[in-house]
Amino acid sequence: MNSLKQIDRGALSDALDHFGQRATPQRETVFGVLLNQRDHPTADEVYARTKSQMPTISMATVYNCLETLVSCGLVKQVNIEREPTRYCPNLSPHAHFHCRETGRVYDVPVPSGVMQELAGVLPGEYEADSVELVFRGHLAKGKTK
Amino acid sequence: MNSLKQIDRGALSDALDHFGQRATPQRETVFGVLLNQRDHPTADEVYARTKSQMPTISMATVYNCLETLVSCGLVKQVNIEREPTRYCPNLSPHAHFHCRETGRVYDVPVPSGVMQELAGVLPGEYEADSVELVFRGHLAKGKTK
DNA sequence: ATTTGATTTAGAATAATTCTAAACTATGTT
DNA sequence: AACATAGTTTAGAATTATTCTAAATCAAAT
Repeated sequence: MNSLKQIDRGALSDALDHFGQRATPQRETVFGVLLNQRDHPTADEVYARTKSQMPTISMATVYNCLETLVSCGLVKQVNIEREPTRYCPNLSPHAHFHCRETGRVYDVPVPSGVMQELAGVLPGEYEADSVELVFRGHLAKGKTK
Repeated sequence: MNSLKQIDRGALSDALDHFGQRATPQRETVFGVLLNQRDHPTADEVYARTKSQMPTISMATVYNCLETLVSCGLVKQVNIEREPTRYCPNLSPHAHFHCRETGRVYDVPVPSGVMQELAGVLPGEYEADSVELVFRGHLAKGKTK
């Protein structure tokens, strides 16, 4: 039971190729870690999880791999306030919800109509290529999910 | 021509009072700096500008003052990616536009209807008390404004 | 096999921010 | 007015996420 399914490994390899980058074991493992547990881990957390599969990997390599994956468009960085950067392999358009109580970050799907309406609030001279939407608050009841 | 107008100083004093904080010369000057040039300065920039009016102020005090103003709700922090935190005294609901070319940040007014619609995309169990909306891109033409 | 260039690695360096503890200031009480 | 108390400012040290550096390792192409 390898964590990185064939289809993902192929997609990874293709995407890396397309940017002239090699598909190394470290990159595959880091990418697998992100796909396996989609809780927006920090680099530290990715390091710990990757290390359990590949004990010799270094923190610098984790940063390098994450940076490579981001530059190839396979992973997005999520920055919330001054907290350490988190990493998210969800490429569909979505917002984030940050729970003040637990610190956890959740993906929130956003209908494309809403995204378009958002683009509409920008005055003509502003040409945006990305929109970032973050909610902050708490989860009702004991719904820690 | 003092940079902090009477009405602002009153508002500052009242807001600080309300949170059990004193209106000190340092806090007034820092707040005045923010009101005077609304270009989302970093703490470093606030420090430089404040120093020109009050040469003895320290960086630590600038951070302290900014933190106090934020905690009283007079100023908002604006975090864009991993860049240094910027400070914004615009309290009306607005988004930010970050120009990749110049690094500048602009306020973009957002109609309250749009804000409400945004709240609507959240599933029931999420209770948000703040929404953050950041566009990234560039300004058309030579419109540096 | 050998060269070349990319990747990984450990550890040092960086930079924004926070912390610490001492000095200073303001306020309220007698 | 003098004093005690609490809040504020200050310089510099500490922290921490991240980037940089340079050497070692690896992979691909000749």
